[in-house]
Amino acid sequence: MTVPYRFEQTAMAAEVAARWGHLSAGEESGDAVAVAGRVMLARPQGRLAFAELRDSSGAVQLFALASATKDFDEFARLRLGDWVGARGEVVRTKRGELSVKVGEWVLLAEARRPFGDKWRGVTDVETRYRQREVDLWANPQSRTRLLMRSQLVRRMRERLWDRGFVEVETPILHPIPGGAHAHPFVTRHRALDADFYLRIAPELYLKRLVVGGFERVFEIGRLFRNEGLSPRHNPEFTTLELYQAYADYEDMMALVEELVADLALDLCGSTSISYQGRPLDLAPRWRRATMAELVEEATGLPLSVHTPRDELARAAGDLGVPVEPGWGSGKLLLEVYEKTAEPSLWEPVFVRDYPAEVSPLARRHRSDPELTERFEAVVAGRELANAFSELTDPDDQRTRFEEQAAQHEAGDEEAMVVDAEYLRALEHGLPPTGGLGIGIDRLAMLFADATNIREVITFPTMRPERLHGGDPEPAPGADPGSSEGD
RNA sequence: GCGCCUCUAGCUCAACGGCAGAGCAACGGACUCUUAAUCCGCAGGUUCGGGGUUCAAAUCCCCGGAGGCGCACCA
Repeated sequence: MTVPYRFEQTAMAAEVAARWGHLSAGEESGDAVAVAGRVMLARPQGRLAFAELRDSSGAVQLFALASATKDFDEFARLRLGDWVGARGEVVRTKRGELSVKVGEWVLLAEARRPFGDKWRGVTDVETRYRQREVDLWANPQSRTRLLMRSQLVRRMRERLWDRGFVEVETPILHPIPGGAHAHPFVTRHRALDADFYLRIAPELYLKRLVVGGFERVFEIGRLFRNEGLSPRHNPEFTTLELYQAYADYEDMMALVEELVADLALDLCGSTSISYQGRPLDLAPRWRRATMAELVEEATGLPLSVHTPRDELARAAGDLGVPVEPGWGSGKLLLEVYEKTAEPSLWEPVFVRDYPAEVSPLARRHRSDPELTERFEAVVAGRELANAFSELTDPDDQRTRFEEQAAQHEAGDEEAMVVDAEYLRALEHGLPPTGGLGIGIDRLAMLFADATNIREVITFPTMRPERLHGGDPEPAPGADPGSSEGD
């Protein structure tokens, strides 16, 4: 069966419903349309046949009569999943279903593989993730989530453009992995005979653009971290990073709460949303609290980066937080915070003033050099954003890099190394700058009420499928003698 | 990496030591207004793979595979 190279569609299913919805049962409009889509239900009935045709806008019924429909017998044999284009008059059937009364029609694609249970669909999670094309048809929620994510990114872009930010693209192949504390993927460039790392953060390149005179830049793109998979972690994930010259982390807090609240309005219709059955109010102004304050709230202990290291280590041990010998007070405080305070946070909080020890790219706090002007936005107990007043001083940056490099030498493979290229850029002058990163996947999970990151990633990372000889298993019912290819 | 759970027809699931089943899909047929159409008929299986226990294994045990959840990792 040959299929045409194109089909002239004149109306979407939703348009048919909107324009001819007024027809009463048994009424014929006299208007002809051409619709196209996938057969989701088929009800052949002797000299009559009905089919539900679904396109990206919705569904419309096809109504065929042996006396009026070309190739009626073939039409009555259409299978679930077949793609069809049909031309005919818009009518409402006697039983009240708005329909296209099919005159001519054409098969646009045959579904050789069965489409799953027509009522219960496909629920096997592996099939849903590995064969998303099947999931998207079988489960409307999957389609909705993907659309929601698309809208999220679109509205985010629009709101940033409105604020004067310029969207840029920076390299994904990095000669030195930097900008985050993470294991990179390594790859090899043959002609250059050099290793490259898939980026773990775009941060350093973006700040170089600020040095270059782009006072407000952002990038929405994929990051790659060579880590374990979990319901909240995918090896490749999407972030927004933005930099704003002349701004500090207080400005970034205002930006985050306004942006997230606006997006909630756009996507959920309200800043009061519900996540996993619990109400969550995203309206500004969000609570601001220092890490030390939250630790004291959670533990009752007045701990800070100035607590003597031994005392902090003992307190951590008492709280059941594992301690490693190389950790200073800053790392210890962070660990205690993450284990005791963070999980119990629900309403949005800006957790501010992170220890300098664990924030090598953030500027020291204006009132305490052991701290930085850094915050994380925690919503529903999860990190949603990370931001700081950027470290602009090349000398301090070199010092921080060297501290990181020492940790790297000491065995922390995720610690940074000295990035001379970046230091050279800073020496050309980076003005005071506020920087911000937001995990798009996490944000999408929040708005989609999803607990698994794979629900908001179209094709999540999976262990490679082993399909023999590179071919999938044969389609059930396919004639083994006539399969294409070899 | 560790722990728990899961894997049965194309899909969704039952059978839980005693003949592998149902609904839907498919296939053949009936039906001129269906709505998960209905009715009749037919077919569909390496019960994830391998090994073991047993008169008898989808079921119990061991090894392996795939997946889920949790933990660890993830500033």
